[in-house]
Amino acid sequence: MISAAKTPVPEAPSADPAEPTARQAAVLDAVLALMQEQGGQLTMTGVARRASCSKETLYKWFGDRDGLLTATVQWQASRVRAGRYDRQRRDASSLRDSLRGFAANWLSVISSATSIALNRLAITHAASQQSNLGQIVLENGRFAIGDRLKPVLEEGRAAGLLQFDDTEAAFRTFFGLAGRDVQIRLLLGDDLKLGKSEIDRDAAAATDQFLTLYGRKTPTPAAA
Amino acid sequence: MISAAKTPVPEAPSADPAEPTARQAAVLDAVLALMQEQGGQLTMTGVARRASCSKETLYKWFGDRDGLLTATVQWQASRVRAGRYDRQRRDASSLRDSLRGFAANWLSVISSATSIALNRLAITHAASQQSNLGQIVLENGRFAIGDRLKPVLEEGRAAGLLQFDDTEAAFRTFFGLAGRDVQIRLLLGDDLKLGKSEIDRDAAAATDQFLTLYGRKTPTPAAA
DNA sequence: GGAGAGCCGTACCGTACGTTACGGTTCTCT
DNA sequence: AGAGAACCGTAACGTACGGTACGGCTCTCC
Repeated sequence: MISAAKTPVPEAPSADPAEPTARQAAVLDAVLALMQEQGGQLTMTGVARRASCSKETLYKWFGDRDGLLTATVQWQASRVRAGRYDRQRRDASSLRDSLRGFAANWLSVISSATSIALNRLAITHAASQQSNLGQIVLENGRFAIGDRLKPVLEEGRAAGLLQFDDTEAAFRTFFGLAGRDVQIRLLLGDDLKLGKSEIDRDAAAATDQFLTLYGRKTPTPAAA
Repeated sequence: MISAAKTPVPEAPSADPAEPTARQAAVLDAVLALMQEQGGQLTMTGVARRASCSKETLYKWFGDRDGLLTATVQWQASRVRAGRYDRQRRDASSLRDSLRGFAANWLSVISSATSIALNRLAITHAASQQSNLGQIVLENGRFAIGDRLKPVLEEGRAAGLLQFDDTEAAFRTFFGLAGRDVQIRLLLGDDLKLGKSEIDRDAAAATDQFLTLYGRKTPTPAAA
């Protein structure tokens, strides 16, 4: 969506729409900030004022309001994609640490003001069945974490630490144990306080529960 | 919100705002229908046309747009509150049945078009920090089911079938195991098919997992 | 240093929609 | 039957906001 390009100008140091220029990134950050502060009433005029740019520029860069919103969601997504768990030792305690890390990270994300604002926006748009913001958010939230966690689960299984048939089902169980009612409550405006200590505690609890359900009692075939 | 009552007329066969007249209920049903069909673009004119009433009447009865929406949410809530699990025998299989029933019921609710539309609406409003639709939906969804399920859990504990310290925590685990990623995916527009057979299967699986985590190995103290 | 492009600030336009007003019709009560 | 209230259908009003146009400033490049 970035760069509608009426004029054939070499204005794009970044060909990829997913990589806005520094100035464009500043605009998108302004959008994110406004979304968190003002909630739903996000107007083009407000964005222009906050970002100290003209509406004309907004429309030239992002096409229309929906383009701006889409770019903002992708911009935030590109940021979150950063953390990546590399292959670790295949033992019980490192698996447990990985799972705890995933759960804690997920809880941090969904309880952040940015995520709440973004999800609310995407849900509002999904209701109007305009644009595909919902899919984008899903892709970079729920499905992205699935894609990152599933290999960990399968490694755990390969190492004899976990036991399951359906990786997807196992992941969804973990997702449920970690998230529980947190996201829906926050989206609906419940002021659930979730500090770092609570997150760590809950992540550990969810991990323990998951391991109880899917952990193999005999990690190594020592029984034979 | 129902009945703004400029004129001192005995127009209310129902004094309680939670109990609209038949005609008012028809209007609220029209709102629900429109919400599901048209998504977010719910206009007062559209409601009036659909309900075959005048906008003037809408404003007289519900005050303003927000009042109409609030009344609609409460109207739907009053409907869902119907099902109620009465005390059952305190044995393992009836407990299991109760839990399965709760999980299946909850999955049915959150995957219904009505619930999705209502939650989207409430989330949109929560974003605008106007009104308290979010709280109302939470009260009649997440918290209502909690209030109904917790006694069951505590009975199960009293009967020696379950083991936990914190009822709230146990409930939240059950909630997470049952719901997993279903609600957020549906709210974001993912077209997750959830038929009766899947619901029953998933409810049973969630119940089994919950019992694995919280069930007591020795239901009756037969070991002594 | 002059031409041109990019951009800021602001005024402007059109539309959608919440809200109000009003004439005409039906129902109720006496 | 007649008065009055409730209500329907529709027109009208005001505003908020998405989108566009334009004047002026600055920076770059020749």
